[in-house]
Amino acid sequence: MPRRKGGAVMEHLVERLIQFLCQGMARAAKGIYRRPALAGGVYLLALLGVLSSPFGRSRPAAHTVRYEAEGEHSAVPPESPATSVLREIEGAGLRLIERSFDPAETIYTPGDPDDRLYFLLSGTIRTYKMYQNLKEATTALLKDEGIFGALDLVETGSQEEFAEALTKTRIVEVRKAAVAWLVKRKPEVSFALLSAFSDRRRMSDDLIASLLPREVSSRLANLLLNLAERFGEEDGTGVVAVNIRLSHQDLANMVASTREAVSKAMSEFRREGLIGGGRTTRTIVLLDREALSERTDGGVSR
Amino acid sequence: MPRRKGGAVMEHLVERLIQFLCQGMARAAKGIYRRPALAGGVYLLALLGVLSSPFGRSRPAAHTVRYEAEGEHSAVPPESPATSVLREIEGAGLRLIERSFDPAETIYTPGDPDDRLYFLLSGTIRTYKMYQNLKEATTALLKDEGIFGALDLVETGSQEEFAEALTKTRIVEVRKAAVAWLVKRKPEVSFALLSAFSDRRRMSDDLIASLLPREVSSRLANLLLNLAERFGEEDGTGVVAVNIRLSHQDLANMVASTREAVSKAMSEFRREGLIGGGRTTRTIVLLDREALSERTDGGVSR
DNA sequence: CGCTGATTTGAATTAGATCAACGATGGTGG
DNA sequence: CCACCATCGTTGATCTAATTCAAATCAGCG
Repeated sequence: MPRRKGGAVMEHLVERLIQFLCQGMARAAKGIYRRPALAGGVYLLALLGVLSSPFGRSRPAAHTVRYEAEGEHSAVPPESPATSVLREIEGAGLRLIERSFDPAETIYTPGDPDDRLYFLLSGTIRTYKMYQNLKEATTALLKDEGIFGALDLVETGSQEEFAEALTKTRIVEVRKAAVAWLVKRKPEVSFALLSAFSDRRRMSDDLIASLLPREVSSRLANLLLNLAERFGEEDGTGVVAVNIRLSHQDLANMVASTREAVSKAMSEFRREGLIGGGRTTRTIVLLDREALSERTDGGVSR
Repeated sequence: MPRRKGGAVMEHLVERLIQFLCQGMARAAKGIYRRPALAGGVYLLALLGVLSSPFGRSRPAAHTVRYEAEGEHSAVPPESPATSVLREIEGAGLRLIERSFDPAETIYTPGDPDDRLYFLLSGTIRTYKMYQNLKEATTALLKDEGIFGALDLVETGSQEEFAEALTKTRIVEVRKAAVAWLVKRKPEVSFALLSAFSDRRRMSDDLIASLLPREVSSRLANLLLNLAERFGEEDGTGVVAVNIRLSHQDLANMVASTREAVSKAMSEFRREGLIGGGRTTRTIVLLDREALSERTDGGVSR
């Protein structure tokens, strides 16, 4: 009821901004932000990012299945629903916009129009929300493929989260109206689309599940297992390496906690031999997934 | 590498804000932002202002809109996407199974086949998951209408949550295969279906947002506002009554906390005059939604 | 009217967020 | 190529708030 689009929102935002700016300046003047100078900023940002993580327990999900046990390279990588949708769209000759982003570039922010769907072609992106004023919570992490944006064919208003590129990224934007038109002409497309949406919903569910446990270590264990499942590469001996560069801050954002808490939990895991990779290593290495999943505290029964 | 978000995001945001800010303020912000030391603080503040507003709070969502401003009862209640889907399905003469449940009866549990979609006709149901020590977390609450079950047209395995009737309930089950067949024949159906799925995904997103704040009172305030919006009945003076019987335990399940904590927070709210309804009353009455939404800590509610 | 379950309240315990402080790292600009 | 500076990883002390544990009151129901 209060939050209308356009003018009203902006007005409200500006109001808040000014309010905060004043507070901020006052505090800065007092030297509160002085010492850690940027630390304060960083902290806030970090907090902001806390939200989402791709968590969730492993679930094969047919189409998302990793093609692990394959004799040869000959095997065709299974196509994700999002990819099928995109292929159909391209096949139909719809007008689509391809764009590239550099690391840390913002793809869209709350308030941007939600009149299109975004498809990830390559690179890694994350979507996140802000909460409690300045903490951020990552709501999704996608790599090389997948669909994002307001997942709906009707425009309900505007984006409600941020989308940011984590690496060099290529994406394709397609207008929802065009997709709707295509769906009308080719019903098959809707299957892929429904599946793509379902995939994302499943991820949301996993995220929810991962946010439930009270202990940070549980949530973190959950997250690590999920990451391993979605982005990991097994070496055959049960050891999985996650080849995404994630700082503790990033992990904290995904687990809705703080950098320090993550550090603590991580070193604990390392002490227990559950994970490897020295502090210097960028990639996270899971040594003992079995034990790790016990640390999830049962996580979510399914 | 990826982690330069701070700067980029902030910059972008600040830029956006500045567009709307009055000249003077804009200049001031820019000036400050130049100074490294303060930049962090200002950035953060800016973000806070920007972010906290766009989300959360009420979201119109076209089809979900409450028909408040209507001259007469004559107005036709807007049809929810789920209802449209069901109507289409009935119209097509698909075989569907209607079932009734008594309060507390279980509709399905994890492990049950997920080969069908469930439509709620009347009554109230909730879906929930279990986590840690057999605690349960309510993931959805539906009343009189809506779709539930594994929201996908392909069977991915089995149900992963519980669904239980809270009141006398009537539901309809439809096989996914049948729906898929229908979609192929009538593309229009897929629109309603996509919308129905989107609606549920939106709810999941809201749930995620509501789980982020650390404080129980924030989450609870969030929840209450959400319930008021979805199930409440306004009396014209700003007072909203939620006509669903929910024990503190139920509320606790929805905010991922404990009965006691909920009790504490509720009596606190009552003391502050934010909510009414003596302890005896079954229905929750929100007296001051304004104040309540301040207690959400900017959390993202809806 | 006496159960049983739900609601409150309070005390003790615990875990995470905060606040601080460094050393290490990495990227950038001079 | 080197130096600087912001960020990252880590650890410890302190503070706050929630979970736990325990107990008393209240409400609904047969």
